[in-house]
Amino acid sequence: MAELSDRQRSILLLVIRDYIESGLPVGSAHLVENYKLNISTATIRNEMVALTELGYLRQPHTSAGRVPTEEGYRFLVSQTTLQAELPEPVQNTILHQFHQSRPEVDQWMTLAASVLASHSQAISLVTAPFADRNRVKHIELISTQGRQVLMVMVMYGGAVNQQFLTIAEPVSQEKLSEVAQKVNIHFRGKTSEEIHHANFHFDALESDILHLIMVELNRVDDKGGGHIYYDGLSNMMAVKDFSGSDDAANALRLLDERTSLRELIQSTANNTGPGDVNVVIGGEGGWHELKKYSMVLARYGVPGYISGTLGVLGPMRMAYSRTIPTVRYVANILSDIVLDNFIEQSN
Amino acid sequence: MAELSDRQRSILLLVIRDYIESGLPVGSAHLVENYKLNISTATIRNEMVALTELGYLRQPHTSAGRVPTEEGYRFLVSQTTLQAELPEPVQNTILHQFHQSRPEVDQWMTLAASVLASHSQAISLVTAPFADRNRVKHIELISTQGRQVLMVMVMYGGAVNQQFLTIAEPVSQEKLSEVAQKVNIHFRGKTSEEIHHANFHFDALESDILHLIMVELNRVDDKGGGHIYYDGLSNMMAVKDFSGSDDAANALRLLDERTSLRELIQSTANNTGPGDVNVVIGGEGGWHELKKYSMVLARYGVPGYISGTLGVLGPMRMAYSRTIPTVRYVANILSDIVLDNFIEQSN
DNA sequence: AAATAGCACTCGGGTGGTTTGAGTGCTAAC
DNA sequence: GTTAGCACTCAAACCACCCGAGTGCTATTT
Repeated sequence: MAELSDRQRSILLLVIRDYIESGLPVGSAHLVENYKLNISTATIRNEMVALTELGYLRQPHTSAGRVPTEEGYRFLVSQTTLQAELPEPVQNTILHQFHQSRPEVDQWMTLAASVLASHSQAISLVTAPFADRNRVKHIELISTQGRQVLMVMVMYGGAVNQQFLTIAEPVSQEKLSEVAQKVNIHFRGKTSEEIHHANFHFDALESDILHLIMVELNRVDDKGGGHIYYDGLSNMMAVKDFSGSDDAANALRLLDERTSLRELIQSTANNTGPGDVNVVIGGEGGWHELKKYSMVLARYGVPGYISGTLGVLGPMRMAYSRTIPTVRYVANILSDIVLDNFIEQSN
Repeated sequence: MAELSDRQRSILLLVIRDYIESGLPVGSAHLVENYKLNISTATIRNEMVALTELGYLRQPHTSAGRVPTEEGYRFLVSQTTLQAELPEPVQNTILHQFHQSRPEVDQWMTLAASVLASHSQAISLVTAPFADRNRVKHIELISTQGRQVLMVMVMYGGAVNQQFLTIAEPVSQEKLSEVAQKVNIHFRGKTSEEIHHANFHFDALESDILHLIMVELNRVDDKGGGHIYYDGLSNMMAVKDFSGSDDAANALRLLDERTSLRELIQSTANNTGPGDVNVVIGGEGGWHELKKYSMVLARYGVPGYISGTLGVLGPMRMAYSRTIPTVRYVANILSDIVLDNFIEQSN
């Protein structure tokens, strides 16, 4: 790919920024008068021809202004916005909101989604933190009523799973505590794998419960990620060229099918280093439904222990310069939260 | 309101049903040929004039067919669909899906939302079951790490709350169990009110924890309802006259603001007897955003103990005859589930 | 009296042609 | 290399027209 002259570079950036703001194709005249350039429209036109040939710009039709291509957006992102920081006042506002929220996963996720949505004017997505490798720390069995037993599993890494088990015969709380005690001694710090290979002697009731625990454990292992929180759906409709027709419908359809959404988030987030923000422009990699969308994704938490993904799904013509720093900043906040709340302190 | 002749009644119903299917204004000629009526178009026109004057029908413009008014839809619902049953095969399919799902609140809610959405072609809403009066059944304190303590509160009615508490000093699991033991003895079966008025002697650590428990209890009391699950967002876009412009945006905005959505659901559900289905047509009662929408709502669970709300939000021109039975049926299933899983058996 | 045939009338929506103007690419002059 | 000038393009807006579905009314039939 050929190099860009300084002038080409700045014209390109101007065009893209202007288009992101206005949503209208940008013409040469519009540029000079709006940004007080001291070069003529003709010169700009010449450069635009070059930029078009290089694949950064595109004309919707012959007698219209220029519009960025996917390549153009990528250039913008790579050049300017990836490392930008959120302005301090904004940081403080956001931080303040988190400090005020109740210390609860559900609250944090909801708030994160809401902050992302409002700052990016797009759809935000936040997955609940998820333990990457599951080791049982503590199991508690609580009799609720009849044959229903509540099992609470605390994992290393701080995740908590609660699950009702239905057992064959009603059992007293004392007996349950006894079983829990025994199970805890044997399984503390083990993964489901290791538990599976172990062979202890249990009586009928115990192995009954044990079986249920195993099923539950396995389930935890493959439910690759918690709830997905989202917010800002209505932002989608505010975008001119989206409000109608199938593009908005595509996005909503994606949200309806949690599984493929999860897959999408997961696969892109996996390519993202910790602290990095990954920008996927125009559904790269076969996500046909997202042709006209971009995603800004980041991971938070402690990779290998407990982590989650968050990000924003919006029109390709998105305010990257605001969105990217916001995503990064919120990711950092959530990372801190995970660190403070779920990770074993070094005693 | 004047009475309708038999013929007027059946013409009205035909018009409304036809409009619901086609979305197009219904003309007199269209009716006769489509439904093989042996009366002439002129007669129908005469009756239509009457129905229009009575407020059941409306003309989008002079030379167009008729379209139902809100009043018309209400008539349809009141006349035919309220007591209808879902066809058996459909019932079985749905039931089967529930039987196959994992016995987990999250799964049930998700499935219910999905079933409702797909059968009604609209947006479905399901709130997690919620205990109407909260009495502590069992409290468990589990040390996770450092100053973080996991509290698990099992309520009468089966709801479970887990919450991390941060305490002043690290404490051993034994000590925690001791405290939990003591707390359990005193508070079993009590509401937060009753606990508040009690006065026992506690040491520093205990009252520290106690305070946190109280805060948590109060929070549970006023968080009027659990998570709201929804599904079928993309259905909204499939409706012709909605896909564009502000109507769809309004609905999405409502979904973004969980609080007002919750309020809306709550207030309408409160007017609904158990086993009943409440149909709100055209945002009655000041819900301006819902002018063009209808909601079909029902409650499930055991009123006074543990219950939730579920329903469908869709265009006023909605397939009520399919939606209403579906909502009722799913509500019944969820009621059974609540009964089976959360309600104290009569031993 | 109720139902119907007949008919004039209305008006939204589709069709096709014209105009407008923003924006271009090119060429020639600076 | 830059710019002024200019012919050219083409989507969108505008307009006039027509078409036909559907109406309400009236006169006629049952």
